Amino acid sequence: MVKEMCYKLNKSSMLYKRIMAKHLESMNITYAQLMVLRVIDSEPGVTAKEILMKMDTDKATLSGIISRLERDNYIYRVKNKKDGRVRNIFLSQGSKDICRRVNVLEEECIHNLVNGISEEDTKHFLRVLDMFILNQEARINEQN
Amino acid sequence: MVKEMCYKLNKSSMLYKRIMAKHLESMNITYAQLMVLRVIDSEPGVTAKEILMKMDTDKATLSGIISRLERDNYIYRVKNKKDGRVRNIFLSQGSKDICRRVNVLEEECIHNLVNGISEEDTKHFLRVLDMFILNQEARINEQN
DNA sequence: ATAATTAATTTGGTAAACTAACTATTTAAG
DNA sequence: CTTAAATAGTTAGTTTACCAAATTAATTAT
Repeated sequence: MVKEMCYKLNKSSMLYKRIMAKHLESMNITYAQLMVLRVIDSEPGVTAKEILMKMDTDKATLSGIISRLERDNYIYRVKNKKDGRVRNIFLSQGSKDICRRVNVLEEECIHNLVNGISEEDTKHFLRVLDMFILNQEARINEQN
Repeated sequence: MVKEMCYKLNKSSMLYKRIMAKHLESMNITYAQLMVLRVIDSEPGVTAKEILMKMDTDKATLSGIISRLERDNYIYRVKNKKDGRVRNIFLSQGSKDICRRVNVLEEECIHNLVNGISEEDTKHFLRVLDMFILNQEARINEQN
């Protein structure tokens, strides 16, 4: 039964990415790019390192996402004067607006996804999921 | 709160793939490859089309996975005599054993992941997750 | 002042997810 | 029978995930 749970977690995650990808299509950004844009939006001037700590991914992946965002003019980077290794990242004109539009869009999309699921159920679900994630993280840490 | 749920579903899914990847490392196969091997193990001679229907992915992705499995001699394909477009897929010697070993491995791995989560909780969790997935699938179907 | 370390980030390589276009067969219709 | 439509599967191109190694800049030790 737990195996089934893992399988379905994967499935649901994949479906969510597909749904969001469809929505984001019109704005010409991907789900991963959106996640990064959101972090920059909430903290203008963040560094890649800081974004990395907030997102569960690896630095090579993030580096690629950031450079594509820069290539397509969604963000720009400024070399840090104090530490030449660091680059501070900012949203370009228009990107803030994209974030806001996507937020609205995601809210209403999500609204449909919890049809038939009570607030109580959601809370319980989140509690279990949190515990599961903690166990997963413990497992990963002991593996390294 | 629902947004948080989606975010955590993604996170958990990613962590699970990472954990399994670590385990599978020694057998030189990936998680996606394992999923396909399992289907072939349970139904020797299946076609790519049939595997596709059992797995939530697309044919291009599956085609790649299958050809890498064939390249590395985990499987072999036989052209179907009745229908020249179709190729029947079989496990090579040794692949059955890999499937069996991985099953044991996954069982014990999973065992650790449900620490502190009761059977009752798991059941409830699965009920909610099933409902969520149904809503997601409905959404995807109406999008197309 | 030069060498070794550490930190931030990029690059290269492989696998996978996805879209769109394409090949080869088979089936259906005129 | 022959052309059109459908089916099974592959190929090309883009993005992402991940690992390992390289690069660049700053810091510390000698």
